[in-house]
Amino acid sequence: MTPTGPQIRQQFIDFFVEKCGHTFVPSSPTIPHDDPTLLFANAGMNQFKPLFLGQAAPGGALAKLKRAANSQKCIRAGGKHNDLDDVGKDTYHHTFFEMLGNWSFGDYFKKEAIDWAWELLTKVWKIDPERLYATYFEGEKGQGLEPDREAYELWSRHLPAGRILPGNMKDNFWEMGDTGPCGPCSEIHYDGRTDAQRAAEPGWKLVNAGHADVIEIWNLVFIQFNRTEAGLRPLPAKHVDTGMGLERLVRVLQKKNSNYDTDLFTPIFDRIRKITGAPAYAGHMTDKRDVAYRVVADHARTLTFALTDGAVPGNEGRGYVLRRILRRAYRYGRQYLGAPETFLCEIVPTIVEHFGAFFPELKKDPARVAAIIRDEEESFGRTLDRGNALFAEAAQRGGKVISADDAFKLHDTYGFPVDLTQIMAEERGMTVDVAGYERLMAEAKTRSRMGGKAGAADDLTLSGDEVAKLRHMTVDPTDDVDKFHGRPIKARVEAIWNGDDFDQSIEAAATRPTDRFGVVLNKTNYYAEMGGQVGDTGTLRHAAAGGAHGAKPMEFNVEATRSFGGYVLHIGRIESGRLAVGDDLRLEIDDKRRTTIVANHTATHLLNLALRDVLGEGADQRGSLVAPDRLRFDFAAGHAMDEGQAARVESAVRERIARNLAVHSAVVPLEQARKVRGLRAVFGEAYPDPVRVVSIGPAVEELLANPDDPRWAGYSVEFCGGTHVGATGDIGEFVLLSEEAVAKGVRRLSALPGVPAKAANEAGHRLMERLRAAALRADHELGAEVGDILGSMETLTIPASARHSAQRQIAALQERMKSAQKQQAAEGRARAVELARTLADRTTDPVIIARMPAGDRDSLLAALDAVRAKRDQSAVMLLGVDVESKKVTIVAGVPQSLVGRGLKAGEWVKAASEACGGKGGGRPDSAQGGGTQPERVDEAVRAATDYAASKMS
RNA sequence: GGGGCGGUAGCUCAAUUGGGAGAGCACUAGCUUUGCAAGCUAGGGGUUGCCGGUUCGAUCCCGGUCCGCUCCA
Repeated sequence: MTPTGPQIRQQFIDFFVEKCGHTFVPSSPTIPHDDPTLLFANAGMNQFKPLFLGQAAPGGALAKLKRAANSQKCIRAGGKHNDLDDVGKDTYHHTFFEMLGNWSFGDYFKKEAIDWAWELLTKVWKIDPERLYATYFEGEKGQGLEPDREAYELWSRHLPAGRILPGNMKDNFWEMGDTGPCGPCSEIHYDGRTDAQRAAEPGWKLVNAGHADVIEIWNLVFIQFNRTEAGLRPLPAKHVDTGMGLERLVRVLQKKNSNYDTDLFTPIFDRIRKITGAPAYAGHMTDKRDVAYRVVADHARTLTFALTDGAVPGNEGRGYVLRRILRRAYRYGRQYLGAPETFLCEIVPTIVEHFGAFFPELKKDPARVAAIIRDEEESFGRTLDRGNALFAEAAQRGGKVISADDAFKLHDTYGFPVDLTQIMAEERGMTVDVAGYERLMAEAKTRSRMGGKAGAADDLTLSGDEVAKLRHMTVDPTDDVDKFHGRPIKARVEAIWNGDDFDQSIEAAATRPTDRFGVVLNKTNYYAEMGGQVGDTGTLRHAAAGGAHGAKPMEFNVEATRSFGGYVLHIGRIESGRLAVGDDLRLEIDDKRRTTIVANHTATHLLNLALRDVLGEGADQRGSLVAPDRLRFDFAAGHAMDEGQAARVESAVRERIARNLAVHSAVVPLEQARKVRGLRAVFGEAYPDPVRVVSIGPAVEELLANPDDPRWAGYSVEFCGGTHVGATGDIGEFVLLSEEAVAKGVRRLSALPGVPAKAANEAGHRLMERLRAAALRADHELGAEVGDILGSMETLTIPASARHSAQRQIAALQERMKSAQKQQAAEGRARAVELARTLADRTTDPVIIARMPAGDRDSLLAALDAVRAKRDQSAVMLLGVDVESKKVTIVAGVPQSLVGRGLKAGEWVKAASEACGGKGGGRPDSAQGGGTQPERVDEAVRAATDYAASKMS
C-alpha cells in the first residue's frame, strides 16, 4: 500500500518523537515576524536559530529543548535563494515546500543522526538500500579542516565503500554566515532510475551531477565549529540540523518521477482543471499548459500559506515578492489554461482541505485569504488591460519590432515582464528589441542603486558572536527582575560595548558627542524594548558620592535600552567623567516617562479587550507600540470601524478605568495559562514557558484555580512581559485619536491616556465651540474662518470623535459657502448680461468696446456672448475693471467676417492689455487678456479703438 | 530607499504652442410607448488630489506633498 503524503509526513514525526525521544515543535510561520533579515522562512532551522547562536533567552521554552522534529513551511522566493523563475519548468522546483527535520541541541550527534536516518529510510519506509548513496566532507587543507572520518566510519556500517562519496567545501560544509556556528554535513542521495539505466551507468557518477532522477533527499548537518575572525574553534555544545524535502521524499516513496505527480499536488491540479476547464495535466516538461499547471499549483500553495501567516501582497519587501508570485500564476493561468478573471482565490479551499489537518492555522480564516487573492487578481486584471492598450499602440507604431523604449515602459510602468511582451509580439509576427531593453533595464538598476544609500544603522546591537564573547568573558546575563518596579537600584558594570569591541573604560573627554556606548550591568531596573513597549531612558551615576575616578562625577545618559541573548544593553553617551568595568553604579530611570509608558501599556490591554467586546473574536492583535507620548494598536479587521463602534470601544475602555480594577501579574506554566478562558495572545508569537500573565481585575491565582469560568471572558488576560499601573484608575483618561489602514486587513488605532488625553479632549471642545460660532456668521465671512479652522485641524491633537464631528460640520459649512458663491456668481453674471444687452441695443457699430463693472471672467464671457447674440456681425471687447484688486480683465470676440479683414481677437486683446500693464492672447475669434493697472484703462480702450480702426479702414 | 506612470462629474475616460472643462454610462424631471426593452427632450452634478510658484490668465509649466499603480534595491 503506497502511503499518502500526509501519512509520510506523520511517519517522519512519529519516528522521531516516539522512537527517538524528540519533541514535536509545530512549524513556525512562513513569515518570520521576529527576524527582519529573513524575507520568508526558508529552512527548518529558522525558528531554532537563537539556539545555534546561543541567543535563546535562558529559562524560555526554547532553551530547554534538547531534541526537536517537525515539518517546516518554507518559501524560497525573492531572497538570495530565489527559485521563482524556475518553478514550472522542471519536476522539483517550488516556491513553497515543506522541510522535514530533526534537531539535536547539544544532545546526540553524528552516530544517532546517521543511524536513525538509515533506519527510517530503509526499515520503516523500505527504500531499496542499493539505491542510496551517502556523502561526507573530504576536508580542506587550506583552512586546516580534516576530512570527516567519523561520518565515513559511521556510514561504512550501512553502505559499501563504493557508495560513500567524498564531497567538497561547497557541497559538504555548512555555514550560516561569514562567522558563527558551522560544520561538515553528510547528504543522502537516491537513485531513482530504472534497473536497466542503473546497470548501464553506475549511480555514483551521477551524485551531485544535476541528474533529474539521482537526487539528494536528506542533508545531515553536524555543527561542531564556531568561526570567528581568529579562525575555527570547536564548539563545546555540538548540534545536529537535518533537512529533508517532503515533496521529494513523497515522490520517492510513491515511486514517481516528479514531485508534481504526488498526491501533494494532484488534488490541486484537479481543482485547477475544474475551475479553468482546461484539458487534464499530462506531466510534460515543455508543454506550456503543463508548465502553467505546475506554476499555478505551486504559487497557489505559497500564497495560501503566506497570507494565512499574516503576509499581504504589497509593493515592497516580502509583500512585493508575493504580489509577483501571484501575478506570475495569474498570467500563466489566464494565458495557457483559459482561466476566468479570478481563479486563484478558488484554489484556496482545496489547499485548506488537504493541508489543514497538519497546519490548522489554514482553517482559521480561509475566506479572508481568498478575498485578498481575489482583490489582487481583479486589480492586476485592470493593470493588464491598461498594458494591453499600450502594447497595441506600441505594436501600431513599431511595424515589425517593438522598440526597446516601449518594451521597457511596458515592464517598468505596467508590470509586463519582457517575456510576456515577447509572447504577445510573436502572436502578431513581431519581435522585441531585447538587447535595448536589457540596456535600459541595467541603467534603471544602477540609478536605483545610486539613490539607495541607506542611513547608517546608528543603533547599537550585539550579534550572536558578541553575545558568545560576553559569555566567554564569564559575564552572566543581566538580572532584570527590578525592571517591574523601576525604582533606583545599585549595580556593577560588567562590560562596555562600543559597537565594534568591548572597552575596559571610557572617558567623556575622549569621546565625540556622537559616540554611543552600550553598558552591560550585572542587574538592572531598566525595561528593555520588548513586546511593543519602548525601552527606558535615564541616567547612570557612580554609587559612591564624588565619583571613583577624578573630581568630575560620571554621568551616563541612557537613551535606549535593548536586550540581546539575555544581556541588557544600556545604550547612550557618557556626558562627563570616566566609566570603567567593575564600577558600582546607581541606576535611575526617567520616572515621568516611565509613568506614561506604563499607563499606555495597561490602556493597550484594555483596548484589546474592548475591541473583542465590540468587534468580536476576529479582531486579533497584530502588533502594538507603547511609547511615552502615544500608543498604537494594530488589529485584524476587514474595514474601518463606524463611529458607533469607535465610541463603544472608547467607552468600554473608560468604563474599566473608572472601575479602578487592580492589575495582577504572575509567572506561570504556559500549558496551564493557555487554558484560561478569554485569554488573548498575539497571533504568530512564540511565548516562553513559564510565561508571564497580566490580568486586569481578578488575580492570576483566581484564574488558574478555575480556568473555565465564563466570567473571565469579561476581563483582560494577556501574556505580557511589560510594565503596568497598579490599578486602572491610574490611567486617568483615554481617548481614541485616529483609525487608519496599515495593510489590507489590518487597521491601526492611535490613542492617548492620562493628561495628554485630557488636553486632547479640551482641544476638541474648543474646536466645537469655534465651529458653533462660525456657523452663526454671515456667508461672506465663512470662507476665511473655515480655511483657518481647516488649517489648524492638521496639527491639532483631538479625539477621533471630535474630528469626525468637525469634519461633518465643516463639510456643511463648505456646502453653504459653495451655494452662496454660486448664487453670487449667478447674480453677477445676470447683472453683466443685463448690462450687455442694453449696450447691444444702444449701438450698431461694427466694433463695440465697453467698460464693465468689476466681475470675474465668467461674467464677462457671459456678457460677451449676450452682446454677440444681438450683434453677431460686430467685434466686441469688454473690459472689466477692478480697482480694489488692481486688475483689468479683458475679453474679446470677433466674427469671421472681420477676422478676414485682419482683426484678430488675439492681437486685439494684446494691444489693449499691453496698454494697461499686462499681456493677453488667444484664438483669432476669441481671446482673453488682462492688466494690472486699472488707472490706465482709458489708454487700453484707446489702444483697442485705434487698433480696430487701423484694421477696419 | 531610488526611478517610471497616473489622480478631471457618482463610474469609465477626453481635453496641445497656457486662452470659455467635455463625452458615454448613471441620476432627476418631462414626453413617447398597451406593457417591457428602449427612445426623445431638458436638467442637476466639478475646489481638475492638496499646498505653493511662474503668468494678464494654469487641468496643462515648475517645486513640494498625499494617494494609487509599477519597476528596481
